[in-house]
Amino acid sequence: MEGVKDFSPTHTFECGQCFRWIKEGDGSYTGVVKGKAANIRFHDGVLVLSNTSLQDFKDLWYDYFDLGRDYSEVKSRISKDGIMRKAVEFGHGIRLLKQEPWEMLISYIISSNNNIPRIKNTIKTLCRLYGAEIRFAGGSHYTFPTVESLASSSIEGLNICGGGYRCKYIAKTSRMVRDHEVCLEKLAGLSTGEARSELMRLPGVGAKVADCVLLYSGTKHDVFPTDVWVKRVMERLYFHRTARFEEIQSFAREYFDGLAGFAQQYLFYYARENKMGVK
DNA sequence: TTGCAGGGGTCAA
DNA sequence: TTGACCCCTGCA
Repeated sequence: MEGVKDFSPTHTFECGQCFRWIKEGDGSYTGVVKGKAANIRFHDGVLVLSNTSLQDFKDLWYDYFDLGRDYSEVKSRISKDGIMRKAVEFGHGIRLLKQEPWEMLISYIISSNNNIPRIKNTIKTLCRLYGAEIRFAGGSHYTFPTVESLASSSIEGLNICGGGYRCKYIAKTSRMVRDHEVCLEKLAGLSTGEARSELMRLPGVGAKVADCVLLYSGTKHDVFPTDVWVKRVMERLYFHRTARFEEIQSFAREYFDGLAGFAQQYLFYYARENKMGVK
């Protein structure tokens, strides 16, 4: 696809919204989405996806990369002050991916009180053990495990993936989703508050994980996932004091007016890459 | 090499 | 509101 603006694979894949895109030696990225493996490279407004038909591009990738959205407008609307202008300029190529809610749910349960290398390893192992193999570009890649495959696996089996105490959350959550106790397909039809409460009924899912699932699946863009990094940077740049989570969330919702999720993503990337969240 | 602190939160008391 | 929690990583 030509004439793509406001896009950088590095910004998009390294800004913290996904764990499974792998950077290749030539700067391109390889990943698996909905059972399709592909390699993506971007140069001078031209987006090249290998291993992809025109039909796949229309049915899958166009939506996945949120290519129908005018990010210039989003960015100008959230650039409300000097801080946000800097953050937006720094991460100018970020696009919020529309990933599968199920994959986001399990991935962000794993992310809690955890570090990034370990999160990535755990997800990778989970996919290798419970996903389906895809041969692509001379290597093995794996789909994200289905609800059924995780729900029917034993705790002992899941423990091998290295998720620690989160494995029991994965087991219980998988079974609840399989049994339609919580229906991920219905989240989009609920209000943001209702969708959040619904997700938080699942074990291992608190406010932060619920917000990540809603935002990174493209279901709701008015949430403001508040982790320690976002909390610290908001305290430092906006509050100039310690602030409570609820305080930060309500400020962000009001201040960014429905686009809080986009603002959070530029801020998080800016803060983390510049080590602004270190204590 | 060995040892230790800490990590993109959640849960239970 | 506070502490425990699996255990992998990174760094003395």
